[in-house]
Amino acid sequence: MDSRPELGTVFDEIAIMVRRLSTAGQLNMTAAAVLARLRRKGPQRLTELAICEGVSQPGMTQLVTRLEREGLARRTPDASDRRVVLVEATPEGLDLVERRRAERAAALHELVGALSPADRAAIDAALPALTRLVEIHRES
Amino acid sequence: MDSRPELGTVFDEIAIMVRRLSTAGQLNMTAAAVLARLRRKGPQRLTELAICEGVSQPGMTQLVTRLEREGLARRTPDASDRRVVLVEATPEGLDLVERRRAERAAALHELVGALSPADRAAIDAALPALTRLVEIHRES
DNA sequence: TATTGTTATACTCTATAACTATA
DNA sequence: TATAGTTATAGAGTATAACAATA
Repeated sequence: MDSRPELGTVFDEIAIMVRRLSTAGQLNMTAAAVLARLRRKGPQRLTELAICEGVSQPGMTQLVTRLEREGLARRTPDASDRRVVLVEATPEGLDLVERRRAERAAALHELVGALSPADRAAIDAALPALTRLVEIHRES
Repeated sequence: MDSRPELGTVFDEIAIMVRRLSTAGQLNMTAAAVLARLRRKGPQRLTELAICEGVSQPGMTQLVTRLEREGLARRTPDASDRRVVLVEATPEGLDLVERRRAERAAALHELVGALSPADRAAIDAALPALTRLVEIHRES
């Protein structure tokens, strides 16, 4: 009998938890991921965003249109290839990403504060390893 | 300057990763969560499922109807109160939850295998603490 | 011709409001 | 009257197919 918590199950529950922790701006998960990516990496091609976020090209066209309508992102042309559309976050979009990050961090800080010092230390010690795990997945 | 990985950011990326790791049965996240809950806790009232998963009562009615149509869950009456509907997973539903769990576990096992032994140990050591963190959130 | 992006259209999911049945 | 659930209806989101513009 193996009664230890299983990594997949714990991750699954972390996913559910995270989904409920940042609610500012009422973005769905894909929209939030696109904005966060635009902040991390700067302007991106529409097609590249579609591939990286795992949605169709028309799906990304429509998502960017929504973000644009809400003032969170804008389209700019690419001077070297006029078929291309570059998408970038507006200051409002960047601000929203930051507000969501802060909101999540505050909620997590409170939850972590309810743990024992030993538990806090264990999570803290695992953070770099978890980061590398996520990176390995992103590259595959 | 704090260049350490931040807990919220790492959790956010874990959420994105998990969403792409279990795809069997083509369930959306809410449907998967409901089935997993039915397996964990046994038959539940429709209203209770709606509250716990954060969807409206009509939304849960429709989700359960879809699960029923796909043979993954069934409705049964409550003998003591005839207004109540109890929802339970069918054997097919339980089997699908298990297949998704196994699929996720296998994918994660492969990713974890690419980490250093020290990283693996750190994640392993943090598992009970992460479980308690998730529990604290669930109770709040 | 191939590639980048958009438009047209249809389907899934989920919400609110109004309803039925039971307590 | 209050509660459990369903039905009616509408809107958001996303997919595939067909299209337009540029390379």
